[in-house]
Amino acid sequence: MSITKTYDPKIAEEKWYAHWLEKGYFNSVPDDREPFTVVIPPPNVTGVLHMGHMLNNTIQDVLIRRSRMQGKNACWIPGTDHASIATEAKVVQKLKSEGVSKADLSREEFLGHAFEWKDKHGGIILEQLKKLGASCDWNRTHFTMDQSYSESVIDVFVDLFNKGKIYRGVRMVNWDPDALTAVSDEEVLHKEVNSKLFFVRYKVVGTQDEWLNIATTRPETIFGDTAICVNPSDDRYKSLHGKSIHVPLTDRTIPIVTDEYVDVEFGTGCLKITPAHDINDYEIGVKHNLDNINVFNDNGTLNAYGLHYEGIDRFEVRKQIEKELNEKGYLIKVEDHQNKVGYSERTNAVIEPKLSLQWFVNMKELSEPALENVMNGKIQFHPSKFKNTYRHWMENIKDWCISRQLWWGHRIPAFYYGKGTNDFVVAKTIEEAIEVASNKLGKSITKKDLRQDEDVLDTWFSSWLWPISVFDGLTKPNNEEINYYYPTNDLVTAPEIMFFWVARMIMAGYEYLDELPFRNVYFTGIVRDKLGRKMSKSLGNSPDPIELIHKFGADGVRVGVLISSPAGNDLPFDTSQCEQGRNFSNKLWNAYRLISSWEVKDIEQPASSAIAIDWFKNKFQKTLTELNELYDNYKISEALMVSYKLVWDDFCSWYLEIIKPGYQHPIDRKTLEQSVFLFNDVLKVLHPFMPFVTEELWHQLSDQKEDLVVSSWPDFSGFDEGVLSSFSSAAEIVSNVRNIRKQQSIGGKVKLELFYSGKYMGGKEFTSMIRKMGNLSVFESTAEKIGNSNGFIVDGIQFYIPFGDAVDVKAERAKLEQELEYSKGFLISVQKKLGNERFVNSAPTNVVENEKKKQADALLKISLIEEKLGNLN
RNA sequence: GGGCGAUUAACUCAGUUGGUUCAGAGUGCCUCCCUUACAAGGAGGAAGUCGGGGGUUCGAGUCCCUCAUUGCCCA
Repeated sequence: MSITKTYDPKIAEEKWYAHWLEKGYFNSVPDDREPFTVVIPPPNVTGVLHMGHMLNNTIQDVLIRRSRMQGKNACWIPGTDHASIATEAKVVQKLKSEGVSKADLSREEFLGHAFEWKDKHGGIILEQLKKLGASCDWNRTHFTMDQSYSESVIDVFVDLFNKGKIYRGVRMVNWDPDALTAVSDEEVLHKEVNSKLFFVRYKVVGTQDEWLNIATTRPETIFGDTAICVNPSDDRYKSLHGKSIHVPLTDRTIPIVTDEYVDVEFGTGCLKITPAHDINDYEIGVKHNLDNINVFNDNGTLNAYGLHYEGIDRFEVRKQIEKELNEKGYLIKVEDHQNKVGYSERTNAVIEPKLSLQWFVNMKELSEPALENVMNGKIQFHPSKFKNTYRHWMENIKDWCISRQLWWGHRIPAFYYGKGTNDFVVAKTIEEAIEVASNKLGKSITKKDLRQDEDVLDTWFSSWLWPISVFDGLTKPNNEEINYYYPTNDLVTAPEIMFFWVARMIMAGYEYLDELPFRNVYFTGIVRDKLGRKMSKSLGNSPDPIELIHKFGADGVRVGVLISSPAGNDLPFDTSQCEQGRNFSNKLWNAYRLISSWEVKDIEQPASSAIAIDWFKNKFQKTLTELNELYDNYKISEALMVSYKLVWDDFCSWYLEIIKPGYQHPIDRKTLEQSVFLFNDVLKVLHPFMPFVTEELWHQLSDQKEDLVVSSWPDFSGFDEGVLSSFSSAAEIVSNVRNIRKQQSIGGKVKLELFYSGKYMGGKEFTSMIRKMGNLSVFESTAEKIGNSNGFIVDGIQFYIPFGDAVDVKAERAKLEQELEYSKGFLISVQKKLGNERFVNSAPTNVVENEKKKQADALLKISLIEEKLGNLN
């Protein structure tokens, strides 16, 4: 045999991917077919493929390929995200390694380096996706900083500003004192740490010796205290309402205010309020109109407000101030305390909350249609449990801080002409800004009078437009493409970006196109290692997907990541799953190898082959309905498993074994032709999961004018449940025979005789199949009592394999007695149920009928076993 | 602290409205077999009081309460 014994993915993968591209199968243009659109969650432009991408993109490809085969105009838009923070960090790091500091560069110089970096590393990930088999329309590759995309981002900013939905305000940001920049919430890691809770006493103004005890984890911020807050209902402090208090170590006095926010149980029930250094304090400060005193320099040392601690680092101050407070009689006690502290993901510095002027989007109105249309099911979440989380977030939505103190990204189109907080205009270009500002000021100004905002926009402020802007839906409203492809169909993404991205795309969709951006959202899980840890680069526990593809083939890896990954559940990944996938590819390959090895002759078709074909046709149709249903419900892993069993168990273990001619015997033409036909259908349903091996076999198996990738998904034509159940009875008979062989240690080559009493309804086709699969010399009915034999019961018919003296009568008797006992126990339980009047009266009739049938079956079985026992010598 | 989930075989998971597709699948494990597609294989097998405890019901893996363990999101 010239065909290799195992499937070699390498050649097929390269060949077919190139072929598909050359034929342009993945390219889509609007036509009169129904569109099926998916936009890729754009990976970071400088990213490399990790296991999360593998899972995510395999699912998208499965959905896209199936839709394409269903005759839809499938369009999968690829692209990348500029990922401002991540990319800028990488560029800064790279420059640093070359001895260049970002601070020494101008904005233009830095951006030059950034684009250079992007051109070099950008899009590697897209090339890697091709290895996976992703059938994206590569002509439509987008980047969030492309010219027209950027325009739409700026347009949206200007538009929302003009609608009053974007405003500028003070807010607490996460300040990284090492990197000297604000970082986003996503870049702050909260860790549980052991710290200390300091109990400090503050003297009440106007009293000789009245003190208030306050618990704090940050005594160094005492210099920024601008109030003491107690719960208004706290009886301990009611007498102090409206009074003032001295701040220790300073000559300042501050008011005592009341707020429900204070937890009576925590610490002493008195909270010192430092509005400049804690987000909650800040909010209380706003409410009670308190001053903000910032006591820190940007590098985390204290400033002049820190008095004699000026210039000393915050943590050092904490140590020293503990000593001073103690010496001066302010410190009452110190307790150990566990709390959560935010650390910078990049520098590991403790994050300092800092007040600054930022840009915000008012989310209230935007969120309303977005919430409504998920809750009412117009946009479906899979699995639906995520609706709850979504609702909770949307109902408590906060304004969105969209400015970032970075250079890489879309620069905020705000232009300042003065120092006042309102001395600015928002405009798409500087030219427009000049005009708007001139009008506003009532005098003509020039370019050099304007200074553009230094900050860029949050990355999500561009990616929330992704499903719209990849079709230029904003820059060219109502163009043919946006009208055709939008709303898109399915979005496949991770639950952790449900708020950052999914929710905001929905908002943008309703705000700008008055329409949902996608109909279904499939949430994948997190890929974890065997120990349950999230796979990450820093842990080094993530296998390189490209190496996996080399080792197991793209199809094998695709199967490996899908096989145990229900929607919304984490995927505990192990390379052994890819091995299973590779073995599956190989199984398919060998099925083909077997069929192709047969010599064809115009001989009569065996009855067993005829029934096998009839059965498999029905079996396939039944499986097809299951598959379609599973797809409709986005149960992709289960669909794969169903396909896997169809191939392995039904097609290979049963079908091919039944039709397989004897060694060096030819096969009849009819059976071979039918087999090729059936195999092709199998390849079709398997193609979305395993595109390469199926395309290869599709062409190897028979001459095909059309490629599998663009062939049509099998039609549903119905199936006959009767044929399926007759077959499973026959298969059960065969299994029983095999089992007896096993128990008796009789090899498969030894022919056995099988008799049965009563009437076997299978007909000659099944008889022929059973004879072949059981390797029987005799399979017939007998009226004679068979004495020493091994037996079994299928469908109420007693089967015997006579062995005469060879039978271990004792063992057979024991086996039968055990069965008898079980059946009797079963009968009793059924009869008990039927004897219960309340059951018979309240249960639906079909349930009662069923119990009656169970009773009859059990009685029959018992009589058969008893008869058999009587016949044993 | 607030919210949302999860707990079914050694592992990973199915289990629609309570009752035959109810105790399932794949992997792993055990036994036998290198049989003429595939040992990356074949045939067979064992394995779970459905997290604990209560309750509703003729009937609970499924509904309710409670406890335990655990995950995620937000603060």
